[in-house]
Amino acid sequence: MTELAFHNSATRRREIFVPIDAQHVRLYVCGPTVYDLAHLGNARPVVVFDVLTRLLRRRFPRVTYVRNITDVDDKINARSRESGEPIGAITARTTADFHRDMEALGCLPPDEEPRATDNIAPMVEMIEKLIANGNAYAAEGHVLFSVPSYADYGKLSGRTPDEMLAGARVDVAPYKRDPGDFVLWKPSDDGMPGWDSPWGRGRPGWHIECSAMSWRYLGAEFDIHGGGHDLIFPHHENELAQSACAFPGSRFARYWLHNGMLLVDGEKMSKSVGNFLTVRDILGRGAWAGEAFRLLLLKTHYRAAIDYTVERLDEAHTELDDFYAVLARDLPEPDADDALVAEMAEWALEPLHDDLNTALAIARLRDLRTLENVATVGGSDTAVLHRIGKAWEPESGQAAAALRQAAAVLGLLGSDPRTWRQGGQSDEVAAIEAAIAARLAARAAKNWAEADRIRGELSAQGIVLEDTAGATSWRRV
RNA sequence: GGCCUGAUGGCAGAAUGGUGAUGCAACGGACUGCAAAUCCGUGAAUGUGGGUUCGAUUCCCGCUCAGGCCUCCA
Repeated sequence: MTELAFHNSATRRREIFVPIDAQHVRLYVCGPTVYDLAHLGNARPVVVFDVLTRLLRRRFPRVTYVRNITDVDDKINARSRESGEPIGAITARTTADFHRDMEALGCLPPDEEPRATDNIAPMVEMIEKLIANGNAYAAEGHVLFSVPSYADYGKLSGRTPDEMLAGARVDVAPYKRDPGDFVLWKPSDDGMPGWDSPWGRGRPGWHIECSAMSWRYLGAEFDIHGGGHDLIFPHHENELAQSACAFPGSRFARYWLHNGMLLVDGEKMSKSVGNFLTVRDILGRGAWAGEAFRLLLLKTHYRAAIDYTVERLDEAHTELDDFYAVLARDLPEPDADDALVAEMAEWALEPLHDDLNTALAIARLRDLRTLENVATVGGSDTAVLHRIGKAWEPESGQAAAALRQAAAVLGLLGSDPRTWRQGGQSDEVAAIEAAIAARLAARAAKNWAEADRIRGELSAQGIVLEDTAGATSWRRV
């Protein structure tokens, strides 16, 4: 089997993927802070690591995918103060919205989705270990991680503490021993969520939750840690420092994978800048929008930046129409163990093994689409076969089956093709089909004027007809 | 200011030390009663200046431009 390789952010190199336990691959991805609807940029890592997980699942006997929910955070507190809505209501509602949106993007739920507030105990336990190991100290109700106590600090993000200070113009809290020290635990006043701890009533810092939850669900050392590129510093650097120091000798995550940013007008989409579009916003464009956005994301390599435009969303929509046109045909269904189907699907997916090259995999999906069109509609496949260097002779239905199988690993083309093309069930269907039958009769009588009149009438309703030998199908535009 | 990425046809976007995929758009042809769908084909690209090499878009250095991080961030 093709070997798997990923670009490891920690080493900045492509590395062959060798899991710690070949029977059980474990990965952790940073999930959302639930204070507001997910925007398009938030969706990218979810889609990217959904594909990664699907790929891993077909290659390894067991995969555990953990993605947290951050439900204790000062942004949540602030939102509650502004709106008056209780914190628990905000986090519950936003979590449900997140689930709904990600499902609409074709993402499967992770195996574990721990909430920070359910994991305060392991956080406290880790902080105690860090204090005991001499890597953290309590001061004025806070507990801080001592950056100078960890010699490798900065290695992940490729910077030295000195460099970071050079450009930083942040006020340093007086209780910090070193300007780079960061908070593990901070005090909460009565109006804020808080938990009793050895250092008084308080709440966790941001980074410790991921360290604690990955430890609890995956162990001190696991295979893959994913997240947005902007999390490398400080979040992942700090996570790594905490975990490596709490569990001396452990490497924490073996492979760090970071997705590139989603831009709009050439600038990172972000809530603080305010240039964001929510997933909900684009889902409102139509039933097709979730999958189209997913395709848009996967057409670009996960590490590259994507500049979002509505034109690109429409382009992805057009492409999906073409794919579904193939799948909507009544095609012979190959046997489940059809060797050519398996070979074609495997060929299409092969690029995923090279650092998740979804763009190339999708290009191969298009080749399978062409092969199916040739096999069923007619034409010549010599050009495409020559280009891809294959001597396949697919029969009607085989390339479509391979297309469906391969696309499933990308989380694409899973909708019912007829529903995709014709919209949900509607009471117009009978009338449309009656009109089509009338037109077929007119055509049989060579009454072209009448046939064209009927077609024009349907066209005015947004119905496009496609004539094939002996039959006419329709779709909405 | 420091550190890091990146720059490929009109747009999007792969790949590669030796004649640069694919998609969208455009144009032409086949098919069709005409269309649509489909197939075939055409035009069109490696930011810039050096270096290494028989050969560089690919490797190295400078420059320009863009983006990211250094502060909450996916």
